[in-house]
Amino acid sequence: MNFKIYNTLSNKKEPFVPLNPKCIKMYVCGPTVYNYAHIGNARPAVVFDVLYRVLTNIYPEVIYVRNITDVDDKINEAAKKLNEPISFITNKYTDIYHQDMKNLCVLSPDHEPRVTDNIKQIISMIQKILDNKNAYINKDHVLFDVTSFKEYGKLSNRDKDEMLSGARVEVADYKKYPGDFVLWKPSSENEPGWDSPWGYGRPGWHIECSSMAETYLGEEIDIHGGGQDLIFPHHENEIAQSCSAHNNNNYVKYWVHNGYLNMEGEKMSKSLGNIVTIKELLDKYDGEVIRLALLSTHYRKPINFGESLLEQSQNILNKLYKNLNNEKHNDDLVSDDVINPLLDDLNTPLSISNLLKIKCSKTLLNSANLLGLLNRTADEWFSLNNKSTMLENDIELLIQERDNARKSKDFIRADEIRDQLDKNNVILEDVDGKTIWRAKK
RNA sequence: GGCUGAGUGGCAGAGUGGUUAUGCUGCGGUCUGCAAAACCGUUUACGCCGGUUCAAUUCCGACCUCAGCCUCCA
Repeated sequence: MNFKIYNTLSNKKEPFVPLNPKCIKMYVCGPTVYNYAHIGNARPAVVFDVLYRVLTNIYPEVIYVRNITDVDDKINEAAKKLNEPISFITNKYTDIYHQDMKNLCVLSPDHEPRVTDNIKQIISMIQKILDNKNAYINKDHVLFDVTSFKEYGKLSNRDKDEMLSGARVEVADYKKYPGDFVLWKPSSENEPGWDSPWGYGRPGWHIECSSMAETYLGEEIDIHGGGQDLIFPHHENEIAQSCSAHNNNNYVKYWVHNGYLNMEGEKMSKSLGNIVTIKELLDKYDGEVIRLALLSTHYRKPINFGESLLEQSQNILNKLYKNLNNEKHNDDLVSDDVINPLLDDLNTPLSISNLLKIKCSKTLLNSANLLGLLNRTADEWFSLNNKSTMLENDIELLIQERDNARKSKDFIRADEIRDQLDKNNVILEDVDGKTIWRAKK
């Protein structure tokens, strides 16, 4: 198999050569659990789920780690606002996130570590960075010394000095160099905190990923993924931390980043009031529809999310589920036209369009599963969903009445019944002298 | 200002140095009591300007426009 993936480190599409072909190691930055996840958070989850499925298809073993960030100042704020313990907030939104992921047909990662379960390891990593003279202590903070790390900026193509000229944030007075970032910071009594060699406190933002990747995957990993906005500073800082702690410059071989999601052409933001949560969308659309919509644009391109994209995705899924009723051959393979585009830097749009060309239902099912689609039977898909208020029995009775009307050429009455059912989201089809119905999707 | 991308037909979205993407929508047709579904047909595509070439949407160069990042946002 010849798998190619775009590497942010080189800004090029590269052939994927694993560190160890027997076991692929992949880490993806997971959610900070302080609120409902929005549709933008769903994109990396779905994209890297496809990557996981593709890798699993090629290699005998893939270890996929996606963390839960449950230590963060945003969580503290949310807890304060609601007057609830922090663990209440983090548990609640972790559960909701899991539910969302399940609905989007995202497979569970092999490990889903939480920061609060990894404080010991984080502390020992910070200690190593200090021992290696890549960090310093000042005013109860442990700070990473950016000037001590020569390769700083290699992922985001930034020059240490030029970066500062554009800086628009006030520099904290405990920093030696403005680009230095926090590894450990002090906590007040009502903030979450742990005892450490540097006093009671909590980890900074970037260290948890470095630490958990090391704990669950080892010092060197094949793939590290996340949203494009994480390239700087988060991933740049991860590199600095891990390489400093390990005395080894080979932390991650392939950095993979997905593009942004816009809502109807506009950036999602609180000020525009156009943030849409996964949960809200799931009330209106099936999870598979949302999943297909997210995969209908190449993962590195910005995606323009909205009603029309979802409608289009709905139509495509209807078509695919319909094709699931085509004749079955003994062909039990995954279509080359579906897998090959995926092997070429996850070209999901091309892969999906080729899905529509598959004639054999068995091949279609196998191929679609690679994308995490067609997880149900056609009957389940087209069966009445809770959008309709009608009972199956009533529908059957009306159909019978319509058939009688048609036989006696009372087409006015027949059409009335059709309209009535249509208003209740039921579509009638007269096929081979029989009348079948299905829910409007 | 620096860095990274992107500009394709009504819309979404692939791809390619010369021959159909695909889907949705619109229009026309076959079918139907009417529909639906299915099938068939169909409408001006490749930001602008140069260059290379027998040939460029595709390669090269400049330009224009847009987006993201430049310290806690996926």
